[in-house]
Amino acid sequence: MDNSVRIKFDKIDRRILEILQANAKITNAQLSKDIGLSPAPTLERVKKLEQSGIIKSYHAKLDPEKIGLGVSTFVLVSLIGHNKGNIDAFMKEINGIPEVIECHHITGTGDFILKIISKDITAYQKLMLEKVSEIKEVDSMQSMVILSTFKDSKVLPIPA
Amino acid sequence: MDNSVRIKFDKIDRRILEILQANAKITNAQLSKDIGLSPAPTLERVKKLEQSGIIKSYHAKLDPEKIGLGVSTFVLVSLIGHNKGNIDAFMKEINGIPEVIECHHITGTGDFILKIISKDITAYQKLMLEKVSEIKEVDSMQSMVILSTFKDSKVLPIPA
DNA sequence: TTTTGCACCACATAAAATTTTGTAAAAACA
DNA sequence: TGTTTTTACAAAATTTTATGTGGTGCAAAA
Repeated sequence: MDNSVRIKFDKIDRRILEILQANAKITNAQLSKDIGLSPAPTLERVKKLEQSGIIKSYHAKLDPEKIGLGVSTFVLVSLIGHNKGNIDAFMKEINGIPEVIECHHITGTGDFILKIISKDITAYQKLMLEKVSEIKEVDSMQSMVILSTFKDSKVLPIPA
Repeated sequence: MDNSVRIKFDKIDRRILEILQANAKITNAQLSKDIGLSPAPTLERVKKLEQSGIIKSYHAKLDPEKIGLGVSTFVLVSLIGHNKGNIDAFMKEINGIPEVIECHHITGTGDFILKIISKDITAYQKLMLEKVSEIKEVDSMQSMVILSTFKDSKVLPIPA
């Protein structure tokens, strides 16, 4: 798999990455102007960044409210046991729930933090009662409802 | 601003949104095949979805580890006061810190939850000490370090 | 110094996006 | 219900963009 390879990239590549994170729909011609190269080598660099796995994918970002998704939450989850089998089983269940858009294993009080998005509070409650809390590995849960989102950047700060 | 308008979209639009969330780089020709329309009306629909603000933007997703970002955290932040002035001041500071990629106002114990990404634990500590905890509106903070990420979906579940 | 290998540019070609035009179906209206 | 208006669509033409090719300069290694 070679998943932890350090790939080298220079200042120009870094600039390409910054631009494509902020705006994936830029044309190669415009991108090449912005970074000060001609289109051909610009495209080469982008392809290399894709092939090396530095660029994983491209996504459209939607407005949750405009598609009828009014409630987002973070949920801290504790499992009944912390062995690999339990965690795997839990993850398998979580993967099958599209409303759970993130799942991270964390240090601290809980074991996992989930990000969940749903239509409204009613739908959220139903989801939690009928799906999440039904997972047998789940011990306790603590919800934090998002009142408003002030920052949601898709641009990672690339270290020098 | 007209920010909370309900825009109507049908089943075809919903499929377009699902596809573009998962893969923004699909060609219009391929997209039109997938949804069973010809290229022209397909493109029209995409443009309308963009103009209405349902599609907000397009982003490249990078591999954090491959660009040298090894530590991600969630941080619960409590402010010293909960009035609008304090919150605005806090938000202004947060917006100036690129390592803070998300900031949500939440219910529950804390006031805010941040998602922070940095090079390593040392860089994280430095960031927290010198930037975040220096914000004068901040009272207390509680960090949760992400050990591993099992799910990080860029596809929102669009309600029927 | 010569060679090798990149990284680049300019240009040609292929592919894709976008516009235009015309038509049919659906919705609004009298 | 019949008429008008609007909307959605396809096909084809046009414009824009991506992509491939060949050639040049420069830097590092022989």
